[in-house]
Amino acid sequence: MDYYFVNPHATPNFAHSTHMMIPNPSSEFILSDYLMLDDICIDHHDQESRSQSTESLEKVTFNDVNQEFNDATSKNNNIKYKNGIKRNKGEAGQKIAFRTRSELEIMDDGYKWRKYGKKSVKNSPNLRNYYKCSSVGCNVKKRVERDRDDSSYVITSYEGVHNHEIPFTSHCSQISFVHSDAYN
DNA sequence: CGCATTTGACCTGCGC
DNA sequence: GCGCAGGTCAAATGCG
Repeated sequence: MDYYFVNPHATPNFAHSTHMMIPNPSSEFILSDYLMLDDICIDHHDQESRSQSTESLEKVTFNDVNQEFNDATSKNNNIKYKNGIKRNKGEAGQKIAFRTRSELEIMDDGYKWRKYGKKSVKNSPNLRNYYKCSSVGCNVKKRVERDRDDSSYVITSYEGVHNHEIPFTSHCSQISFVHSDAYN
């Protein structure tokens, strides 16, 4: 089993931003890499920064988190039409979902998002928020909702890959993803 | 005034 | 065919 770690030493703002970081297409990490994993561990080794923040990263049981996402989105991975407009949900392609412990639902991942919907979800007391990347021509979407079982966790799901650079690179550019085979 | 958010309506797929 | 659930749209609203 491969595990991916986020390097907590890359930035002092790690606890706030890094776990929301989604690799760019230019990155050596491709989102589909995540999807091929049975399990993902995004580990947080920086106890100091953890103590300075209300947020922390927890091991992500990818099957659990992503199953719901896939269930909800698989039916959308085909071409839809509305008012004569082609709506190809599948072209975004790559998807990733993970869970973080956070008091904040909106966390800075370096990209600029525009909220376009909010829905209550069956079997969950929490609302699901829908965001689109506000960059022109970028069709990446993000869903954010609190864990139905533990509202202290936030489940974030991304669909698609950004076709542009991160607008705010002050700290995100310093983030590094470290691939470890130590847990194989 | 411009932009982001809110929110009800609408659309689509699925199960019965 | 109908109802339900999830996702999206777009007009209304709020805010800086």
